[in-house]
Amino acid sequence: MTFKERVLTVVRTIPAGMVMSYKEVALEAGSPRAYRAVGTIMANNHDPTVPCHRVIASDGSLGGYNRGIAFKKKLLEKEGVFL
DNA sequence: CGTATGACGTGCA
DNA sequence: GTGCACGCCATAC
Repeated sequence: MTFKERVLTVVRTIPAGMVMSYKEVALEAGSPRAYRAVGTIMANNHDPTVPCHRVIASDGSLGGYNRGIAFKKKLLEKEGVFL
């Protein structure tokens, strides 16, 4: 089990309507200081089985999204996430 | 093994 | 409140 596998697993545990920051995901993954690596992993491994759109920046910013930040924002709104 | 990259985070002007 | 610079960890080459 590599770090990115743990990160993907953690993101999969995020329920609909809930969002976690990259730092929170890294924390749950076991490396609180690896939020940078989390972003790198997501950017290169956006698995469709992982609701990566529920992962946002710690300051509330949407961060980014491979398929387009607009699509990510739309998904969050549909799930009931406060923007 | 060393360098470069990346959807970040925090501090300071 | 906004913008810039530095630090951070894991992965790829």
